[in-house]
Amino acid sequence: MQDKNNISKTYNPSEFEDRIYNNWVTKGYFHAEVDKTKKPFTIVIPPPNVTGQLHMGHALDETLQDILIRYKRMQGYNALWIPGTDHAGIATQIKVEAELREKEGITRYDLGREKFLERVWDWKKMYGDRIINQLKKIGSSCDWDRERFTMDEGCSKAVREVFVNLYNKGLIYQGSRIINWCPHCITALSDAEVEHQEQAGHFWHIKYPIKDGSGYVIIATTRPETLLGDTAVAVNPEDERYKDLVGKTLILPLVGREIPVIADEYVDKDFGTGCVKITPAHDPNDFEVGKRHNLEQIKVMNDDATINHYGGKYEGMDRYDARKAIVRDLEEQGLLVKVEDHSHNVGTCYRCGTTVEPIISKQWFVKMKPLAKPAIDAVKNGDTSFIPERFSKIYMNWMENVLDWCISRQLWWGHRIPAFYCDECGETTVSKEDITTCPKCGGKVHQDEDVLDTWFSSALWPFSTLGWPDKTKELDYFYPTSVLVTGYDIIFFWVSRMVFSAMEHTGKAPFKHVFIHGLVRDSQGRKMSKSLGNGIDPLEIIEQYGADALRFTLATGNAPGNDMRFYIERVEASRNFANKIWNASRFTLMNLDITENKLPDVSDLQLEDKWILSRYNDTVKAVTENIDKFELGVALSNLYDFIWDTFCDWYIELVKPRLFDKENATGKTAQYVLTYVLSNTMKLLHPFMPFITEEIWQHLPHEGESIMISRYPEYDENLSFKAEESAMELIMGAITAIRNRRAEMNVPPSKKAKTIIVTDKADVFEKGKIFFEKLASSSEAVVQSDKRGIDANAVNVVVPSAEIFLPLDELVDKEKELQRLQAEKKKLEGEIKRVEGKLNNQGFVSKAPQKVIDEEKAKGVKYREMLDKVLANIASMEQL
RNA sequence: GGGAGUUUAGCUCAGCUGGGAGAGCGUCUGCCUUACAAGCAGGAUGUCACAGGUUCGAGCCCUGUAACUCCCACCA
Repeated sequence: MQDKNNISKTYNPSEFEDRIYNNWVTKGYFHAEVDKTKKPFTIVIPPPNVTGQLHMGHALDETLQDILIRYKRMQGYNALWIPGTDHAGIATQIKVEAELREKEGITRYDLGREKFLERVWDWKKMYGDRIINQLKKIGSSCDWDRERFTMDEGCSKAVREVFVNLYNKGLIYQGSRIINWCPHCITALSDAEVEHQEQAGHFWHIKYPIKDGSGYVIIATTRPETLLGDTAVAVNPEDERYKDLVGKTLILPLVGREIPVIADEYVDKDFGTGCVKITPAHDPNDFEVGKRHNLEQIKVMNDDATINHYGGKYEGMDRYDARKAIVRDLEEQGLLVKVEDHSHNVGTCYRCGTTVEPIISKQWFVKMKPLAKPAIDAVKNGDTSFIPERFSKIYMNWMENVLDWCISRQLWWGHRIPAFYCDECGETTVSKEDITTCPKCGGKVHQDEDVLDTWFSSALWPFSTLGWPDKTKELDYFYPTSVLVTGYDIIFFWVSRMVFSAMEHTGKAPFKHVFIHGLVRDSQGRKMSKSLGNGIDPLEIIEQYGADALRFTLATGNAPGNDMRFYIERVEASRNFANKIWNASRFTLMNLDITENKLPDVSDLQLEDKWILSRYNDTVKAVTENIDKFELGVALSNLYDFIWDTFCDWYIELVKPRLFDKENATGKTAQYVLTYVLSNTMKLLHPFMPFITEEIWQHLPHEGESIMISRYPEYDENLSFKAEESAMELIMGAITAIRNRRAEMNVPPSKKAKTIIVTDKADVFEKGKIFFEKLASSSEAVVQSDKRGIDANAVNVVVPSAEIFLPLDELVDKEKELQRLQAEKKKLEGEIKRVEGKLNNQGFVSKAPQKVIDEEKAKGVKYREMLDKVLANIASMEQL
């Protein structure tokens, strides 16, 4: 947009988006200046995607966050991003491992810890760079610092501090428990990392012989291979059928081990056969039963879910091969009673989809009950609120029923657990600093090989990034943070853990608001995923339609927390909106010979100027109120309507005569008003569509360097012109009615007609005469107070406060006209009946608010007045 | 089994504390009107899932029903 007379006719974002972004960066506008006189606004943002590919969900996160940040920055807040986390360490490691295995035929164990971590680190750097470059494309004003993606010194310090503190308080403990084990990732998973899927399986009914030869017990199982680890069979103590069985000994098929029959409340008499095989090392319930009855725990699988030496002849087989072999062998021995189809819930790893194996294992756990209490209170008493509110219920539900959190992972990439075991005396020492000798006996120690769940360190993000545990200026000033923006799919993983961690370690809720958005789905409502191949690349959309169009699409048309479907048609509509803005600006610039941006004297303002300023002012109010309520979509649609309908379709058309007529004394005023309204509207829109607004604002007369560091408009009482607004509405209503009549009669716009306006509000319509000529195809508009000199055959249009006559006699079909008038009459009578029905209702008049009653009365008057005119017209028509 | 959500125009969805049903896309009619055909003007299309209730008044609040979606949950 260098030369204002040579601006391209269509909006072409590729011409300016990169240039503008680079300018923002070089001028340093992203850096929030730490000015303690201003209020801080801190936003915590979700982790960047480990794959290095910006996906649509991430684009949505970025857009919403950037809208809030830009808005607050323009309002003078000291805005700070807290970007990214080191989450996804596991996913990164798994990707690297897969690559090593496939391309180089080696494993992490072949490489050794040091070399392997270097490989992961290279990978993270590469993807870190890529994702940052991609984020620039959507205009994200986050001051990205790649190092913050990583497990930097500060973060490590915070993690150790937290671990040791929790350990010393007894809130972290080590223990053997049944955990979810992913045989593909070869690591433990927390409960939240397991996804449950309904799977079709089988129910195998198997005979376990009684040792004394008195018969069999029939049990049913969905996992026959766990039979190898059985150490008992349980029945319900109340079950009459099996009363005599309790205490007897069974022979475990295929294995030959002698196992007891025990009685335990856990068994449901009415499910299956009423007898349950107990495998304490491979099932959480059985584990509990086993503890109660002091049963041996026999773990029959290796880490990769192959059968171990306890499995005898099945050793080395994969769990599913072993299942087949065992079933076959049971069948051969006549111990398989029957096989039923049975669908059941199976846990799968949320990263790789492998069916998880419940396995007994020694792991580190966080005791959750004491931590959950303050986290529940924080939301209950409103220190942290969810938007929309309903997500607090989901959060509460989880918090109140939370189980202990398994935090150790059998991986190498991550924060290593700061626990040291003495090789001499076996003492476990947890320490903030690395130690080499046992504090108890002075023997050599070795550190725990495992690392922490990445969510453990991510949970500290709001304060660890600000320097905690040190008492830094930043922590003091920016913490607690203002808003966390994230999708509802991450509430359990991250949000809840940040809250309880913050409560425990800082005593404060980490953020004031949690702004939850939905998922972006494809046009058929499916989750976008790589395996379905239905993912839409945001970068391709940006390239084709521009970042502003994508941002508009993502920010509009859906309510907070609801999923949205991504339609390319919606992006096109957004692009069309950008094009509309582009052309309105082009029009403005082409008609500008002023060089400053100021509001003209009120006395110079014409009716339409006051009207647009008043409407603009209302828009400022609506937009700011809605953003403050996190109703970004509503705010944006306020702007859309104002820009397209009000500013472009009406105001620009209304002022054209003044702009084109160089003799017109109010032409300059129109230029000032156009400039003022347009540039301020660009400011209102800037958080949503940063590029196009910057480009336009730079070309309009302005003060300051960049729209992004200009002040956001505020509601101004002096710009409220309610009387002019109503006057313009009368005129506009009349214009619309005339257009409507002409369209009905198929009168081409080229056929002009004299327009006679009969009204008792002559002052209003007198001001609007020129608008009728320009916008309603009048050859000449005449305002008069009675019907003198009007052909009875003229086309008439009845509107509030006026009756309009168009002498288009030759086009009038008397019959049709009468029909139309009758229809009009019927409609008005209907309205009057409705209004009178209300006003005659004693309940309504006595109980409804006065404002509503007055409005109804005013409508009644208006309709009756219009009906009178219609009736008079019918009468005169019939006389012809 | 527990919890949450959804049901409004042909499609995708808004509709914020109850006060005459909206947008975009699509569709139909007429326009190349000197900012924009990625446009302008005008039109059509809804038992607001169903049944009750509260209220002067219900798309909105309450109760129940149905269908769909999602989350959580150790029934072998």
